[in-house]
Amino acid sequence: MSDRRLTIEDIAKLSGVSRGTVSRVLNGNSNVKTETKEKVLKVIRRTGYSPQVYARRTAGAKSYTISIVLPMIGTDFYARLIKGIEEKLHAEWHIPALFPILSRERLVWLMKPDVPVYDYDGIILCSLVPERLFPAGYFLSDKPVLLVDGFSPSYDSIYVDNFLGGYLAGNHLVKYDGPQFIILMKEEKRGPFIEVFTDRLSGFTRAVTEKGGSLPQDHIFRHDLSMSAGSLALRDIVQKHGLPVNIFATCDLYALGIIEEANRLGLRIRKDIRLVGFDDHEWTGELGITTIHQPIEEMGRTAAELMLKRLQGDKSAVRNICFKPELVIRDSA
Amino acid sequence: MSDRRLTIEDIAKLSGVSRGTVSRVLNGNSNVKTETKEKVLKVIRRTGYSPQVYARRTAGAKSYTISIVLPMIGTDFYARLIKGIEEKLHAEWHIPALFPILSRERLVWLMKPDVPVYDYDGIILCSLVPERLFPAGYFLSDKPVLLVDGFSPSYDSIYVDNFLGGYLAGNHLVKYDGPQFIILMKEEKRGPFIEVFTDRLSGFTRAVTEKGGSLPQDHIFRHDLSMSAGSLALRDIVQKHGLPVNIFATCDLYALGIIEEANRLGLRIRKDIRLVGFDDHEWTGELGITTIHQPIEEMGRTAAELMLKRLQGDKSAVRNICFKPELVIRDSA
DNA sequence: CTGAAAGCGCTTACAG
DNA sequence: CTGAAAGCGCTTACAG
Repeated sequence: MSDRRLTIEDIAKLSGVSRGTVSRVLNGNSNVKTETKEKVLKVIRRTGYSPQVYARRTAGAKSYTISIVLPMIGTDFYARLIKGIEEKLHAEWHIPALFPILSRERLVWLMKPDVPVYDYDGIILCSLVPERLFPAGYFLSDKPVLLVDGFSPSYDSIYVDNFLGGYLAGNHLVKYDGPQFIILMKEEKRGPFIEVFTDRLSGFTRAVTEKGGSLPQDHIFRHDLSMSAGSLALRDIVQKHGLPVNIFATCDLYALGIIEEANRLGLRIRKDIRLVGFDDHEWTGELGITTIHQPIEEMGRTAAELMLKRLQGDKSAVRNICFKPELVIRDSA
Repeated sequence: MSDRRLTIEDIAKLSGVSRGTVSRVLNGNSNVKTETKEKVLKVIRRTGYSPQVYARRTAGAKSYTISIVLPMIGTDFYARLIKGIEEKLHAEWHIPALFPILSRERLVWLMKPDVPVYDYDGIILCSLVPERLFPAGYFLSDKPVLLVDGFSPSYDSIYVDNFLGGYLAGNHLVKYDGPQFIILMKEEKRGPFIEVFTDRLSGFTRAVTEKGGSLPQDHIFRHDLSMSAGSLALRDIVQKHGLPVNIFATCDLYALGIIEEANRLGLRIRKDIRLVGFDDHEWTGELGITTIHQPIEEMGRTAAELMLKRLQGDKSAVRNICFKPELVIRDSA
C-alpha cells in the first residue's frame, strides 16, 4: 500500500462504482440502492478511508462548526459560557472550535483574513469589541458574527448589564457602616476587550455616591485576575483603613482570596468585612458569599440559538439582548 | 456589488493579471515584480478580499494549526497546559484550535473521521487514551498524533509519573501521627480518559503500607472535581475519625476546599490537619499548601516542540517522555 | 517575472 | 438509482 492518503477516487475504483456514488453514500442523503451502499461501505470500513473535510467544504459542504474566540480559558466564567454555547450547538449537530487569544500577537493574527477562525460557518466573539479590534472598524467576515459578553450596535450582542451589577452591589453595601472599597481587574482603556470591570466600578460608584458616600482613588484596587489579588488587596485595606470595611469584589475569585486572607488574619466575614462578589459561581453558595448573579450559561445558550438562526438564513435586524444581573444575598454581607 | 464572496478570480480581473499572479502575491514567496505586487495589493485592500482557507488547503497549503482535544476547559491544569503548548507553537507560527470534549456524545463525534479535528496539520490529545477511545485500538488520522498527560507505547507521549507523585505525598504524610486519608476524582475504569487519580492513589497506598500503615476503603473519598468536594470530604473525615488527620488531596482544588472548611470548623491546618495537594498551582504558595509539583507548562512546551519536529518530517521512533513530580514542602504538612 | 493549464479532493445538478 | 462532467477556490510546476 502506498503512503499517500486514500481519496474518494480510490474508494470508487475499489468498489466498482463512480466517484459520485461514493460521495452519495458518504453524505447519506440521496437515494442509493441498499446493495450498492453496502458494497461501498464495506470498502470504506476495510480501508479506513475518511474524506478530507476541507475538500468537502471547497466543494460546497457546511462545516457545522462555529469558531469561538475568547480571551482566555481556565476561568469559571468562560467555562460556563462555553458550556452554555456547546449545549445548544450540540442539539443542532454543530460544534464549537475554540481559539483563545493568549497573547497580544494572537490579536494581530486574528486580523489576518486567512486564518482558520474564519474557516467555519459562524464566529462568536467573547468579550471582544470589533470596532476597537479592527482598524477599519468592522469585522473581516462574510459569515455570521455574534458577540457574547460584549456589545456593539452593529452586531448581534448578548451581554449583561454590568453597570447595574455594580450598582446592586453598591446599593447593598452602603447599608453597612464603614468605608467602601472595590477590587477590580486592570483593563486597557478602549482596548480590544470589553471593559466589564470598569462598568461595574461605575455602577458601584453611582450607588455609593447616591447615598452620600464617596469612593476615593485609594479605595479602588486594580490587579490582575487571580485569587491572590484579593488577598493582597485585603491586606492593604486593613492595614491602612482599620475595620470594619465593605468590599465589592468584582469577581468571585477576588472574594475567595479575600476570605482566605481574612481567615489568615483572623478577621470575621460580615462583622469585620462585608463582602459582595460577582458571578455567582457554584462554590460561592457553600462559602456563603453574597454575590451578583449573572446568567452565564444562559447567555451562552442564547448566543448559540441566535447563531443557529442566523445560519438558517435569518436576516432580521441586529439583536441586542441584555440580561439583568441580580443580587444574591448570603452570609458575607 | 453582488452578494457572493469575492474569489481570487475577481481580484485577478480587477487588477488585470492572472489568477496565478494573485496567488503568488498572496503567498509572498515567489518573485513578483514590485509594481505588479503593489497593483494587486491595492485591489485586495480596496475590496477587502480574503482567500478561503479551506480552498487553499485543498490545493495543498498547510494550515499551520494544531487540533487540541481536551476533556474540559476551566481548570488551572488545562489552562497551564495550553499556555505551554501555545507558547512554543506560537514561536513557529503555528496555532492551536481547541476541541473540548464536554459531553459523552462529543466522544462518539470524535470517532467520526469527517470532523474538523482531523482537518489540521497535527493533533494533540490531552488526557485521552487512543487504545480505549477507538474500537479498532488506533487513532483515525494520517497526521501526527501526540499525547499529553497520557501514555501509549504507540504514540509520542508526554506525561508525568503520577504513581510517584502519590508515593511522594504518602511518604511525606506518614511521618505524622494519625490516620491517612485521600480524596480523589471518580474515574471511569478503562474509559477513554487516562486515570491519573487512580495512579496517584496507588502510589500513595504503596507509601503508606510500606511504612506499616494502612488505607482502609472508608479512608478513600471519591468525588467530582470541585472545591466543595474537598469541604465535604473534610466534614466527613472529622466527624467519623476525630483529629488529627493526614489528607492527601490529589489536586490542589480539593486542598483549597479543605482549607476553607477547616477555617469554618475552626480547625488548624498542620496541627489538626496535615495536608498535601497536587499540581503546585500558583495560588498554593500564598496559601502555604504543601503540594506535589508537576511541570505542567513544560509538558505543554515539550509536546509542542515534538509536534513541530514531527511536522517537519521527523520520522524517528516514538518518543515517550516522562516527567518526575516533586514534593514542595510548605506550611500545611 | 507571469500566463495558461493541470491539479487538489470533494459535491451536485444533469442526463439517462 | 447512477455515471460523466462541471464546478468549488485555490496552488504550483511548466513554459516562455
